[in-house]
Amino acid sequence: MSPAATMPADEARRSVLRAADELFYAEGISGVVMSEIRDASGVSMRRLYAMYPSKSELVAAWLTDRHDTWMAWFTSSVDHHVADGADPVLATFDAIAEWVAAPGYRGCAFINSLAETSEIDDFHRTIIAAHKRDLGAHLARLTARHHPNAPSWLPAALGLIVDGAIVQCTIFASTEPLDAARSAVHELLETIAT
Amino acid sequence: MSPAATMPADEARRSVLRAADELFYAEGISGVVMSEIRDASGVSMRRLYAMYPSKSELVAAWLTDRHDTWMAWFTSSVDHHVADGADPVLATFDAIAEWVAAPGYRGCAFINSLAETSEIDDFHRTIIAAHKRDLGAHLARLTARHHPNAPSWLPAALGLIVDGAIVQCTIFASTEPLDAARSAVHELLETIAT
DNA sequence: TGGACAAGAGAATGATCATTCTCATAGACT
DNA sequence: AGTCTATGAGAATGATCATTCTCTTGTCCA
Repeated sequence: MSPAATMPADEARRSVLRAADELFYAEGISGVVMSEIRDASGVSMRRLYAMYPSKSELVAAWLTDRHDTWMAWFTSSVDHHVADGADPVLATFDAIAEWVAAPGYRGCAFINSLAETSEIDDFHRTIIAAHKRDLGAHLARLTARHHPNAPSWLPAALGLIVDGAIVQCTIFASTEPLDAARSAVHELLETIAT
Repeated sequence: MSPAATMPADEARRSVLRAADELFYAEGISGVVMSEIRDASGVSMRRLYAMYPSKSELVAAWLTDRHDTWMAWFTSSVDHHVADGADPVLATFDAIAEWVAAPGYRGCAFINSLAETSEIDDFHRTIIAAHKRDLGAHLARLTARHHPNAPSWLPAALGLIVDGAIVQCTIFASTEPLDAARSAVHELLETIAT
């Protein structure tokens, strides 16, 4: 019993994914070497490679896992702000603001990974596009439900304003761009209501 | 006379910068090895390192050069569209549309480089932020001149909408996001005029 | 208890790279 | 022509890294 000498399979997998997320997000894919994943997760090289036969596949698993985790966090954060009385579409920016202000913020993992051309292939690019598509679909749902008169381009505009704000907050190491984003979207929403 | 055995200094520098731009933009910083720069530029290792004492300094020189080149292209492209009768602010999107549609488009070199955490340092980050600041200043000038009643957040919003569109066009390998961006900005501009 | 298999530790292998060094040549100036 | 300096070519050096391999050891079941 007690501390098993060897970690159970599901715990090992979780530990690797957690280490991958911390490291890949903070340092970029090419900034992380496999032995760091081993050290941070406590899972030996041997087991690591038994689980994910290559760094590339670990990266794919990480992106997939991060998509799930991030979307879950995002939707729940938006819900909280809505419960506090925010407009559901504007609440998007409240959620993003929390994220940007959190320590260790370094932009969108998917946008960042896409830039590491030499580390990714088309499979990764598919996961990345799917992430943005899902986020866009969520925004479209919010828009359709709460602003049914919105023009058809609004969800797409919203998605790109969110990405633009995420990117600019990273570049300027500031949450200010979010204020401009929120103002613009607020204005857009007002216009529709009219 | 005739083909000088050794390339003149200014030509060598231009050749290196041109090679750096093609390669770094297409493959990312970490995807390019110094010997590729040598082969593409025709400048020997020895001279290359005499000019730029490290890859990091070459990257800095590349970013600086690209800023100049890109801004010059961008402002002139906007001017052309304005001459054709476009609203100067909306012309921004016509210019970006040309860029996105051009072969080899791979997003914003500055946003991409920022994601390569392990390849850049604070000096590079400064150049990157300065690029976006300059672009933002240009947009602010356009806005002030042609839409003097615009709210103070408009230039910042414009900047982030441009970045968002650039990023999404990259992710989705499509120019469609630009249409949504243009529609949103058009709407914003209309509202102001009212 | 004995044997077999799964997993740990961590070294070995083979690439890949930034950077430097050596040897040999081309001019430039005397 | 002789010498000095700047290059060119391209190999050598030293790191770094993904991936694999070896030698053990812990565990489980009969």
